[in-house]
Amino acid sequence: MNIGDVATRSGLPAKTIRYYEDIGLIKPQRSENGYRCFVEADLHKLAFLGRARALGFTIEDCRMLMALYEDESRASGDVKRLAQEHLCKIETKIADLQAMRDTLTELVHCCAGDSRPDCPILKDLSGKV
Amino acid sequence: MNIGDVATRSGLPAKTIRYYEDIGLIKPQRSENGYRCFVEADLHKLAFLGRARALGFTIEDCRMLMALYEDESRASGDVKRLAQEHLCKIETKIADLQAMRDTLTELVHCCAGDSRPDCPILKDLSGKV
DNA sequence: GCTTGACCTTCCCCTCGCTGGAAGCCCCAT
DNA sequence: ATGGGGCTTCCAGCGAGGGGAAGGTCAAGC
Repeated sequence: MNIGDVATRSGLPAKTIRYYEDIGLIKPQRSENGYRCFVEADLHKLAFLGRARALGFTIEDCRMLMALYEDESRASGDVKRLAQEHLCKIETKIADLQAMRDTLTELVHCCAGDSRPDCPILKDLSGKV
Repeated sequence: MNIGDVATRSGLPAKTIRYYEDIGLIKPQRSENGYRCFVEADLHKLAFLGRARALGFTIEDCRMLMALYEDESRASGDVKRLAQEHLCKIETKIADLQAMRDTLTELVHCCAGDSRPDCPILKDLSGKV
């Protein structure tokens, strides 16, 4: 398979696949013409990576997850810990965003939003509250 | 005021303040020795920027907000629209993160997390479900 | 055999919002 | 005069790719 086919089948852009090779996540063979030459196992890894990234795991997380995946003697506890740490970060992000949302929602509600210059949003940002 | 004082009083790192000058958000005067020379108005702007950034507005949003803030004849509707668009993006991010969280939470719950290799998290990532 | 167009390659720069560090002035206290 | 802190500029890098140029390759159509 050439990179275009793999891109189509994995749903990842060709650029991303090349990048993943660059950083050592995959190691496709090369044809005589220099083209990358992917086998099913590469496709499978890429799909794995795509799903892990979609769950918000960092590249370095993905690297560890892949290593664990390929290690037949892994302990599922290691995977679970990784996932739980990631979950914590996500929870923190959600909380941060919710705090922003709550403040913004209130400010937006307070603002008439008409053609007059008086604006509680700017007033708040300027510290005049 | 020198940059160190402004950094302390605004809560922003000196590096960030220099960066904001670089990209034209503030324009402090210079002393004869080449040091940046800040007045109260600069400090006020930096505090404004700090609060807007803390609410997640992008730098370009901040630039517009500052322009609106300094425009005495602004329409509060313009500010409100900006804030609402930003709010939408935040809501989207929250929803995305919540979806990740839900999936991850379920996977983590399904995983025994012991020393055995069998792991539903990896199984899911590998697409074997 | 030649051309065309699609595909592939590498390479470098760009994103966003800073942050770290190096090299070199400047200022104040001792 | 010396030391230490603060200030300056400039360059490089983070994460996770994206955009696009310059050039090689392949298969189809004429």
